[in-house]
Amino acid sequence: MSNIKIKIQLVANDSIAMGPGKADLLEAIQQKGSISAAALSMGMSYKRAWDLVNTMNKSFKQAVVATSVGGGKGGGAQITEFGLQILTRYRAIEAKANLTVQVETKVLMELLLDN
Amino acid sequence: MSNIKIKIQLVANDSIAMGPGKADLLEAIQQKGSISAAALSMGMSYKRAWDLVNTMNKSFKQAVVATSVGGGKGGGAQITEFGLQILTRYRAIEAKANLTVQVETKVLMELLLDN
DNA sequence: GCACGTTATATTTTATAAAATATAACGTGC
DNA sequence: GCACGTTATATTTTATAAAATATAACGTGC
Repeated sequence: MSNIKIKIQLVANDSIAMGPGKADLLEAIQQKGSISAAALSMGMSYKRAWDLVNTMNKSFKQAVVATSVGGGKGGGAQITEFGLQILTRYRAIEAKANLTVQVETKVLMELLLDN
Repeated sequence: MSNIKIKIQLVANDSIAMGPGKADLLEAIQQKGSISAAALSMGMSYKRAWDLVNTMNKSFKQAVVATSVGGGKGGGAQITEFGLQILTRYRAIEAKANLTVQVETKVLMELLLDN
């Protein structure tokens, strides 16, 4: 099998508080320094990226991304200390869960065609 | 927090081979004895349920649901021995992963507003 | 041989998500 | 004070997913 993996979504009140998409976006923002550059690098529209950031900023107790408008470089965005904690914790959960059920998952995926 | 949980999806080749939706459907079919009754009980259209069953039957090495057309009761569907294995294995993966990261997930979810 | 409830399938309609487009406001550097 | 690249936001268009509707075929029981 070429590409098997587990997707772990943390759900609160029927909406996904954190998942691989938001985590990847946070990492891209961290790396690129702006929402627009992050969106571009992920092949995502700026609006969608901004909406995701906005949702996260509103749903957590503190902002996960800090933005600035104007200035020499037009503005930008960076992950906050708090956001980095969220990201780190999520990645840890992801990795731990993945490792724990790695064997069982492989066995199950073996029952798929092709691969 | 009212309702926090983890959603675990098993992904192969960028499509979800098994997840909570399909697992719930398999259980409903097992309980109801037909795709249509299962769909109805889940508030899902028959077509969608049938498509999901069809996708599973085609993607796994053996059928997970056996269907029959006609007869005294018009026909029906039941989960196969193979399908029950898939379901059982998935539920086990789900439970094990959940248990493993239970504490970490709770800590992370604590950082959400409201709850 | 007709009625029944179901599977299997196609087609059309509706709802939802995402992309595309547009624009104002911002603040620093020149 | 103008240019720049960005955030923030609204609106329109497009794509995608799901529901709704329709229909044929099936096989047993009556």
